[in-house]
Order: sequence, then C-alpha cells, then structure tokens
Amino acid sequence: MAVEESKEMYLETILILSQKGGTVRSIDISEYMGYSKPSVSRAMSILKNGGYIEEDYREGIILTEKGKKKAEEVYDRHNTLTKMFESLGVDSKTAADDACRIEHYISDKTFKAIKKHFLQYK
Amino acid sequence: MAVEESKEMYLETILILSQKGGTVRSIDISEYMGYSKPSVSRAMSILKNGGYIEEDYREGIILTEKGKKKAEEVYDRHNTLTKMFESLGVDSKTAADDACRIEHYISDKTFKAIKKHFLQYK
DNA sequence: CATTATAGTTACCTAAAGCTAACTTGTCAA
DNA sequence: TTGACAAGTTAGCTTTAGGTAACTATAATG
Repeated sequence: MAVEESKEMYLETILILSQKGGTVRSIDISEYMGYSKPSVSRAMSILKNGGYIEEDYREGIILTEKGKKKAEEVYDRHNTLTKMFESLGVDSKTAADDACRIEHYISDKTFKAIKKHFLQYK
Repeated sequence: MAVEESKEMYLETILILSQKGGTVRSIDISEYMGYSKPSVSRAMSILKNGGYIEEDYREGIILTEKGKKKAEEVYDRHNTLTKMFESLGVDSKTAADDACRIEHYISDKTFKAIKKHFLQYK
C-alpha cells in the first residue's frame, strides 16, 4: 500500500546503525535487515537518487538533511507506538514488532493524538 | 509487507456489501474499491481458489465460512481501531482511514490489548 | 429479432521490491 | 606482487497487485 514502507525501513536502519557509531556500509544494512547485497545496493541507489543519502568512499553511507528528517520521524513513530503498546500491556517484543509494521501507515494527525495521550505523563 | 493486505481488503468489502443486502457482483466491488474490473476479476479467482468465496450465477459472490471468518476479523479490527483513534480525539474520517491501513498489520496480541482498553466501557 | 448496454474475462503491460548467479573492485597479507 | 577474501554492482528472475485494450456473454429494449 504505502509506497514508502521499504524506503522508510532503510532510512530508519541507516539512522540506527549510524547512531551506533562508525561508518555505515551496504553490507551492514544487508546484515541488519536480512536482505541480500543486491537488494540493498539497489535501494541505496534509489535513496541516493531521491536525495536521502550520500555515499562517500571513506565515510560510507550518510543521511542528508532530508533523509535524516524522514528517518527521525519514522524512528519517533516507532518508539512512540512501541511505548503505546507496552502501556496497554503488550510485551516489548510484540510491541516493537507491531510498531515496526504500523509506523509507516499512521497519519500525522493520529500520530500526534497518540503521542499526546501516551507520552505526556511518562 | 503483509501479503494479506489486498486479500483482506477484498474480503472486508464483500462483507460490507453483502450486509447492505442484495447480491454482490464483481462490478459492485470494482465500484466500491475504485479498482478496474479485470483487477477485481482476478482477485476473485484468487479468493475462490483459496476457498474464501464462492460464485453463483444467481447469488453472486458469497463468502465461505473461511472467508466470512477472515472478513469479520478484519472488520472487527477496523471498527475497534477506528473507535480507539476517535477516543484519542481524532476526527472520524481520519480515524477510519488510519484504521483501514493499519488493520492488516496489527498482531493478535496487540489487538486484544487495544480492544480491552478501548472498548470495555463504551 | 436485432441492437445495445452491462458484466465479466483474457491477454498483456507496469512498478516495486525481494531474490540468485556472476562479475568487478579493492584491500590486505604472504 | 599476487592471490584471496570482502564488498559492491549488474543482469536477469519472481511475485504481487495494480492498469488498459479488446474480447465474450448475457440481458434488456425498441
């Protein structure tokens, strides 16, 4: 449905891996996501084309401002949704898995409402 | 992601249309969902193959037990999620739209937790 | 009865996003 | 310096699920 799902997952992964420190390479994404090298290679060229990432032979894959913004949005959704599900009594693993699937499909309006209700008294 | 999304949307639509009374035809699904006749035609043959529906020249398209069960599950998710979002202050249209996208991706565990928290005092 | 309109199907196209096989490139150690 | 391994790319396959064009079949009307 959302054409954005795959893209968002890659961007989120790049953000997570870059937060761990060190450079991010295609192979790291490949291993993290469990996708083949060619799949990641193509995804990276699409992301590069869309202005979401840049590739540098020494720095590896880095998020542009645009890419970083998107990645952080998705990651924020991920964390917020996870917390929401946890606060409803769902175990962490399930909460995170569900958040990961749903994060791409929630509208901004609904997300803001969720954030308001589930995070203000944490 | 979920291979089931398209199938679930068709089943849900068939349920909704059959609840309105009268027979359900491919063309009705076509108009309701905004898809072309061939797309619906093929989807129906896939659903028939999977044992989700039967087609009768007079009764039109009818859900089998299996199909009905699945359709009702999805519809239940749809309604529950809509109510959840509404109870967070989201307008009905947005709530329903979001529910419609998310209903396919929520695990059973999480769905049960949501149902418990948002529907018990309605 | 013939014409027309409606419903459904067939054949083929497209895009997205995964895959494998096989190639290239680049680095490092013997 | 060369040989091997690791990383990345290219080419081409697959599936899902949408589309159009054109056909067939059924039904309804003048």
